[in-house]
Amino acid sequence: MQKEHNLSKNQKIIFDLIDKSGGPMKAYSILFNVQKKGIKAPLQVYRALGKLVEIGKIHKIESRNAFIACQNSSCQVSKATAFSICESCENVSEISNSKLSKYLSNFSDNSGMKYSKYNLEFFGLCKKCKSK
Amino acid sequence: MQKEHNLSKNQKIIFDLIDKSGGPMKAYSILFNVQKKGIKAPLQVYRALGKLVEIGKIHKIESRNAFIACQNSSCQVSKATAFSICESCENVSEISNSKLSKYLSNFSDNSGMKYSKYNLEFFGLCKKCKSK
DNA sequence: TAACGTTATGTAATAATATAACATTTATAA
DNA sequence: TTATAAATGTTATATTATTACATAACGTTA
Repeated sequence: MQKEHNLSKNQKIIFDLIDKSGGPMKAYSILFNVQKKGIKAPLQVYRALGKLVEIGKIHKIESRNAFIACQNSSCQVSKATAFSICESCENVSEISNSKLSKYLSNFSDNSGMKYSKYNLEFFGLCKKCKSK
Repeated sequence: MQKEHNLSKNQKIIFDLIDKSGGPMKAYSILFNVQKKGIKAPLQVYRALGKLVEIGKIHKIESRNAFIACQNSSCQVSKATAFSICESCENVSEISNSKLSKYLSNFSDNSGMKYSKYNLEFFGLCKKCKSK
């Protein structure tokens, strides 16, 4: 269960935008979209993004430098994320598969390393793009 | 088994540098290091990096914007990569665990998506940093 | 409520990462 | 040898992200 966080003004504006978009958004596209709301500088966007990522309301899609609203209410606050990315239309969705997350959360090898977090990105073609 | 590729001059210079470094290197750090060899512009570096990634000689660590030599001779040419990253010392190593790669390569869900590639990054503390 | 510490905001400048566009050269193979 | 693809060189520019510093709002607790 996610802890309730009281988002600040900028955090709320930016979260709502990303959430409503339904897909990944890039920082400067966000900036462009919130300028009418008084958010004028990149840093204002990046600060809000940083906080939203920290509390698990959004995730960063590392391979795309983009941010997407968390679609998984039971997600362990960004400690365990998996995404599927269509390399043709760039559609992204969060994978919530308990077997997968259990498998990866429990993964360990003989490196002596203690894993506390992972991010997995799958690439391929989505249903639509496959049939083109 | 990896196909043999004849690296071009720039590709060889840049691969050798990354390989010898033993860890991840960032593009502009690479640029700085190869300037004495006549590679003067970012694009020359990025082009070589692009090709080296394409043929699987190096991998990009997406969360770090860095590039590391492939440490896994049997790796499926960058189609299936997994790394462990120490969040304290930033040491990165490639995970080659056949159970893991088999599990992920065969992963599928009911999204209708055909996955042809994945990248997994684990984060945590390495042995050394844990004991500090 | 006053004082304090923490979190968030505003603003300007700049750093770090990556690509576009175009001209030329080298390697490969038909 | 010719033509085709791959690689190179160069300049400029686009995109992504942070540093530094000043101020304001919020939450706690004395």
